[in-house]
Amino acid sequence: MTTPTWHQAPLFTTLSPAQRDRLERMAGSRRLGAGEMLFLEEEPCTGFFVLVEGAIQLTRSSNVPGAHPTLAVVLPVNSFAEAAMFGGEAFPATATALKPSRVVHVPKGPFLAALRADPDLALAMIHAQAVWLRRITQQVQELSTSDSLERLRTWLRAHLPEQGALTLPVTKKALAAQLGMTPETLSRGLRIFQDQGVLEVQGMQLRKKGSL
Amino acid sequence: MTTPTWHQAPLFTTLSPAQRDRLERMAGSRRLGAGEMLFLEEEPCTGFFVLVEGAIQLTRSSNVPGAHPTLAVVLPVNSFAEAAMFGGEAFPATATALKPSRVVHVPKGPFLAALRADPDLALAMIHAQAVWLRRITQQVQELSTSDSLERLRTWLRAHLPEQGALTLPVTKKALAAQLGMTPETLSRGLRIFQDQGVLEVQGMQLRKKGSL
DNA sequence: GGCCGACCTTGACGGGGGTCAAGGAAGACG
DNA sequence: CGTCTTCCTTGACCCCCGTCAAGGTCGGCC
Repeated sequence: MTTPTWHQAPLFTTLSPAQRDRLERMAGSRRLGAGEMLFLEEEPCTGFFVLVEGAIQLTRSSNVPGAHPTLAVVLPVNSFAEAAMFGGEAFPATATALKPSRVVHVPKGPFLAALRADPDLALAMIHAQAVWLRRITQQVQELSTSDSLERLRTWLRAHLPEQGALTLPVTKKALAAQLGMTPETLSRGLRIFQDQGVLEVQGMQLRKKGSL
Repeated sequence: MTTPTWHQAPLFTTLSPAQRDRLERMAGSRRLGAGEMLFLEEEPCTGFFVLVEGAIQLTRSSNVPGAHPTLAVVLPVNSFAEAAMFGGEAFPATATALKPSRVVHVPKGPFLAALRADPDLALAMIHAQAVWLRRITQQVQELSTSDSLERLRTWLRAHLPEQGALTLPVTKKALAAQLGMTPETLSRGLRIFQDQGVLEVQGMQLRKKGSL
């Protein structure tokens, strides 16, 4: 297994080696233990991050005590909180490590300067934001039209390989949160698909057995 | 009442007169009747738009027949579909005029060229996307945690003036869609607030009468 | 090994809100 | 003026899914 480098993040794929070196010099690295928080909602935004290893959950607090809607689960190698640097001074969400993780931190100031100087970087940035916008937009659609079983079906279709098994990158609890449902409802949904004979579940291993 | 110009859109506020002239020359204008569609989901993206007058509803179709989750209602003077130009080739949503409207169309090709040439415009673009991202993110939060009455309360708090009445810019049907509920549920919610004596409703006129 | 804590599963229950249906109310237009 | 359409309101019904509770399983750790 090769160790991935943060350059492979979609945000940077269009950059030249020289541009990457420039970013490399301004970036720092950090390790997180499981459950550790990288940043909190409302905290001043110091820059953005690239996840190299592990898994990060982005959540928002709410007026309902105990409720933490999950915006997304970030997997390697992806950047996150890029948009936070422009929407305002503070992070709009809380980032929690779901497992031991390693992130690269790109500080705000130097990066903004690089953006001004480099149209290609700015375009890459715009593109990355558009991808996020699509993801979140998709989530709004699914939350407001599909029921929980339909959302689960959509997720499975998108993630299950045609043959072979998928090992869940996160716990079912976290997956449930990502899909906007409780662990109980996820469990019931998986059982329904198993009873229909289209899915096989063994712990964290999911295997497709039929059309959908 | 003065006629607004499309330059007043948040996307353009940071631009110099020269930059605005450049955009002016590439843009075209168009009028829409009530119910008319500006563009359809999956249609190739020809550029983005600025709403000068009227109201535009952005919806997504879904696998559930008849269900059209509303992403947002755009009011003057705002731009929309900017992000569509980068996320892919096609529009990610359908735009429908809720009333007679006037829009300015900025074609994709020339605008992308302008972006490359002008770092300030690129930064303004990034900022505009970040604003959208925040709005949609907020919507995910509210859809997944608050119940319908709470979402209505939040909306009222954000839009009702401290004194005087608010005239709804769109029908209650459209407002309900925007809040992720049915017209029936919206109606019941408004009745509850009236019975509590904190709100006065006369047709499209809403008036605050107490602390929320 | 044995204990303890997460995570997962399954059952029972209740409520929020979507759906269906039946009128008002308010223009649009002949 | 009547008619039609669209929007809004209110009532009745019921289903999805969140909540609570009770195990079951699988670790980590002494």
